[in-house]
Amino acid sequence: MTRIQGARERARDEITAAIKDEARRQLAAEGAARLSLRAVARSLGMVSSALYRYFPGRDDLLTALITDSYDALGDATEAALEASAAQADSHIARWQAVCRAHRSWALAHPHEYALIYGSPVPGYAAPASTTVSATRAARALLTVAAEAYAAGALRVPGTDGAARGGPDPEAKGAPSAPEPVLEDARELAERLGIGLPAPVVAELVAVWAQLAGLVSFEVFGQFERVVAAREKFFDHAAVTLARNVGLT
Amino acid sequence: MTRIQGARERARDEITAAIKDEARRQLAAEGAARLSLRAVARSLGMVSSALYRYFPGRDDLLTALITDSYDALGDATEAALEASAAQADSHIARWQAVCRAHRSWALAHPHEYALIYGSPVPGYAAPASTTVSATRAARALLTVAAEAYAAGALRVPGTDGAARGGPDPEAKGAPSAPEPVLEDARELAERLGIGLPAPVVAELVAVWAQLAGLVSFEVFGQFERVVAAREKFFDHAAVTLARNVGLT
DNA sequence: CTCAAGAGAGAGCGGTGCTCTCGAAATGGA
DNA sequence: TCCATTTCGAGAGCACCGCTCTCTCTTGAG
Repeated sequence: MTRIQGARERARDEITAAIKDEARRQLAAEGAARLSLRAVARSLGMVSSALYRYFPGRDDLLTALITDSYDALGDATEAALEASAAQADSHIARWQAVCRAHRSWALAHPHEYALIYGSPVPGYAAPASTTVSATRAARALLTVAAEAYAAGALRVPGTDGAARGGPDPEAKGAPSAPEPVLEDARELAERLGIGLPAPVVAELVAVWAQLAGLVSFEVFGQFERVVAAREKFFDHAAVTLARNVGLT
Repeated sequence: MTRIQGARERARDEITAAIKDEARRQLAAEGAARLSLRAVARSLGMVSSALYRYFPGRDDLLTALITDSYDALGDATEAALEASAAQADSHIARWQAVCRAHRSWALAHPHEYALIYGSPVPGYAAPASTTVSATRAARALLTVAAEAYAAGALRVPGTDGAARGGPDPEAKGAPSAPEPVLEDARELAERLGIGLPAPVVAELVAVWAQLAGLVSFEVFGQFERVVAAREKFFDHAAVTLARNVGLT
């Protein structure tokens, strides 16, 4: 239910947005650690104390930026998900499209990406309110896997000769995760409402972290004198991850 | 060539070490962003300006801590490498031992881990002097792969029916990375003196980033309400990564 | 129209990184 | 041994930070 906003309320929303915009600008220019309330206020022609009418403190402003970043990344990946659905490629191609969207957004907004997947700010712990936004980007990958599963284009790990004793390198299906991990996966699948077998969910969680690792390394410059053909490198790795999940 | 140190020089080294120790303590307690030169000086009974005789600035102190952290992580993984060589398990078991060492060190020193694999400090770019220390931890994994390759226990990607046209899910060997990536891999292999085929090196780089992703997610709390059986989860993922490299 | 609530300005607190100057102490060559 | 040079710690000070408090002015609901 959306109340009618008075002029005052509208002004408040606009100023709040202006503060966040300016903060985002400083974030992109200087990084999170150098984000300064006073500088933001100065740029907006306010005095610093006035800013505290809108955000209780620096950390809260940062939290707002984090939530927004999660949502922006979620928007990007969901858009890629829908676009890839339209042009109806293979499931692996869809997976790749979502991965690419993730990477592209991160490269375009490195400091915001650092905000959500970099080292957490000092003593700061992300409030529970961010978790909903946080799962959106991951869910796009889950969706690809779920649709592939529904279409029979997903090989569940643990199927196909992984059960018989020792490690068998010739087995077609990848070995499944051990039971305690599967238990976590079941719990997670239920909580998120995912219609996917536990071994797949377990693999998806791991792959999710690995994808973030690939993107983080690139965004944070760890590939500086290591990989030059970054796009092709990433695409290849993304397909490998898709195979690990069981996509065909 | 180690010169004989006068009393003065020795004192300087001791004080430098004391500063770094205290800084590390504050780092562990508060995180990098809250690391304060003045607080370090205060704890050491100095005045803040005296500290500038030892480090040109806060960033330089941070750089010293980063280098030390790289070395500590390198020590941990190399120790695991040697220990696993002694008890002579399978190559995958060695791989897993090195991965475990990496994870254990990271969990034991989360803030130092954040220093090296988290978001880079504001405008700060790691000086070239850190790169030697930086590669040490990665090299332990390279060594495992190289020894497995020498022992014939490594299947090179691109071998075994990946060359024929379209993607073949039944193929035993994983598909190789595309040519530009292989070119990067060759260059890297030569620069680091690695006796490993380019497709394997390419896979190792990707897997290296993915391993960091797994560890980072755990250290930074991203698995908080997602994975409970973290150790088993990690072990399973590490083995999957080993398989991606081609280890058998 | 009244009056409480909201919003901005300003001063001020303790903290930060960093610079500069000054005096004391250690060092090493004459 | 003596003395010039270097090294070091201390202190004051600058500009900035997050944050609080108070005071004034404006707004809008009753």
